[in-house]
Amino acid sequence: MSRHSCCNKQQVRRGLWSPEEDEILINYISIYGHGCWSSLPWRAGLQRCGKSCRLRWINYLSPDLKRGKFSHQEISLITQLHRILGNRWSLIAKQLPGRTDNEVKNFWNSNIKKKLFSHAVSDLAIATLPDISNHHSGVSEAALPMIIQEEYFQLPNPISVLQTSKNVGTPYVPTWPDLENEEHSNFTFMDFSDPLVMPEMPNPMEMLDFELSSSSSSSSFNAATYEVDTSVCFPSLVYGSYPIVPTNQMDRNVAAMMSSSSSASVPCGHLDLNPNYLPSNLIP
DNA sequence: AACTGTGCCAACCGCGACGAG
DNA sequence: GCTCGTCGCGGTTGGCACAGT
Repeated sequence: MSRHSCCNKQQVRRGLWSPEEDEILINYISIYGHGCWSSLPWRAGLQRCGKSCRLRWINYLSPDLKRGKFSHQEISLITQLHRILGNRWSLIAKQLPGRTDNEVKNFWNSNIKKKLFSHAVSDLAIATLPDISNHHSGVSEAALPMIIQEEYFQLPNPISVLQTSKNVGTPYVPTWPDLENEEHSNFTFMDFSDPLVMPEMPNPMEMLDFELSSSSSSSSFNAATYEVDTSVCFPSLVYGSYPIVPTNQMDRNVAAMMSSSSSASVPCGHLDLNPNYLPSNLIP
């Protein structure tokens, strides 16, 4: 394997950058710009290859970079974009001002991926979703992405749950095989066939109305249940915008009002209407 | 205190794309 | 159409820091 051509021409330093080298690079670029990267080391007086200079500037020294921890919004966006774009880190990073592809990639590999997998694996053993136990036993970590993609899981549609709850007059918790009963023939499941189309969610005001009119206080219609369950199969949706994305039937103002409400009559389950919300077990 | 395992992240590597000649 | 130089991307590695034993 030969080195990159620009690294063959001269004796170049490798490894971590010293503060002195950083200073030289910063000073040079701030005055002259980077221009042609391959000739920059020679022009600036650095014993590095141009590629190394470029990487150091882009990933660490550029004043446009935002250092520090990823915010919940950023995590949400990364997870959602990764679901759509895969490992195209540069495309994902372009949507995150001040973040680099390397940073996003590192963060994904060391935080999100691990948490999603461990979360998914541990939850599979105790999952209460209708189809899981019928289809899977001894699921390996390596098999999970395939499982996720192949839609083995059937997630109750929250709209269906709300409607059923209204029909029976109390908050309805979908269970299996109860759903096989004819009385639930209209019960529908969430459709994830198109990753670009977010699942339809109930109107938040409708949910609130039912909440307030329900006589039950112990087992309310709890949208948070869906977040937790959904995270098993479609992790990005937990971080993603599906609970809050204003669709045709969801008004942003209503959602914002509900998410910021401190009223005791609004159950904690409605936290999923807050775009900043992450389940505590998934917060890095 | 010494050793080992693990996580994190900066940096490197190989490769493909692209433009100039 | 080809070669060469350059750039940018994604995968991988190396080494540091820290926790656990």
